[in-house]
Amino acid sequence: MAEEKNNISKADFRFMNDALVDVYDHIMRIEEETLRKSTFRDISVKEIHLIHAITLHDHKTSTEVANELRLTKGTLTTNVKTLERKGYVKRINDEQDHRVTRLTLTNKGKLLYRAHDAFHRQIVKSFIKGMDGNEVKVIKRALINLEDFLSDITQ
Amino acid sequence: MAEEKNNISKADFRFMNDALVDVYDHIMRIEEETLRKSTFRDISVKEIHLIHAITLHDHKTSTEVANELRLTKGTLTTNVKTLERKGYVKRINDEQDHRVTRLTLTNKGKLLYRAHDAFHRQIVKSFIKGMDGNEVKVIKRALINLEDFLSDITQ
DNA sequence: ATAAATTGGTTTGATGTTCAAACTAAATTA
DNA sequence: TAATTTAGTTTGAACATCAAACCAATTTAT
Repeated sequence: MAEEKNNISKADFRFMNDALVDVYDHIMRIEEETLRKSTFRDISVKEIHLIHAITLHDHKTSTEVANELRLTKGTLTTNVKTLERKGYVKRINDEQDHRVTRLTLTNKGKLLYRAHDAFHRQIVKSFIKGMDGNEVKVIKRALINLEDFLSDITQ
Repeated sequence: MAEEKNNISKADFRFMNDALVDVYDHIMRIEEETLRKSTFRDISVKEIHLIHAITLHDHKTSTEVANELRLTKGTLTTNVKTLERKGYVKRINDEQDHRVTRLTLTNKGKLLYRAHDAFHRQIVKSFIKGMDGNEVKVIKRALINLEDFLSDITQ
């Protein structure tokens, strides 16, 4: 059981910690630069995350998307307004309940979403590059560990 | 070589992608909440990252820290000013070159840094929980893969 | 049925973060 | 010693976000 003792060396801790932190910064930076150079140069990383949330929850209400992104309703309103002006998002008035507006992507928005998703696919692919099925399982287990740990903290 | 073919399933991609994205959001949120409830409730996550950068580069110059964090010198000046006012950071005038100011943490700042570092240590520990040496190596390899991939993109 | 309370979304005013550009002072180069 | 460069600060503008006030539609209570 010695090797299960989970005593991580100082060097391993430093390496993993720095890697986790740096990797995220790096991804954000590349996303920003890639967008700047693409057809979608009027879009920021923050905006693309809103577009991502709207796609995942297609035709969901403003409040639902706001909760998803942990933004206030007011902030969401303004963000959606600019994305609508830029032509990526459409508001749809709900037929049943005339208070609610549902959110969806325009074709331009869907195009952007797919481009962004492709980039994420590359990231994940590089992450597990050259690994066999068992090794991929190890990675998945690590991510599950981390998610559990974080969920435990927030109860 | 079949298992080296690196054909990730749609489900695996989704899982890993969402995990990588969610985990980061989650960590930021917990950091924010933890700070809010701690003795350091006057500090934001952004500020703690500046404190982190200052510690890693103890007694480095303002310009060096600004480059590290990819902020303009002007932004760094204002951020350092508020952290100085709050008592976490000290400016030191360089004896050799009277133009440069070097940055360092006060005792209060060091205390905060250590608390934050402890949280990161927990995160890394949870990440590799229950894994043996070989499995840890797999994780490290994945992180190196990812760092290499990202470096390649930026040349 | 109608008044009161709730809900979904928008508007408004304030705060915080960031940037680019102008600026000051010190050091270096010509 | 004059011109240029460098380190850092100040200034003014842009943007993201929030909380609170607000409006309109729906639901609940009387």
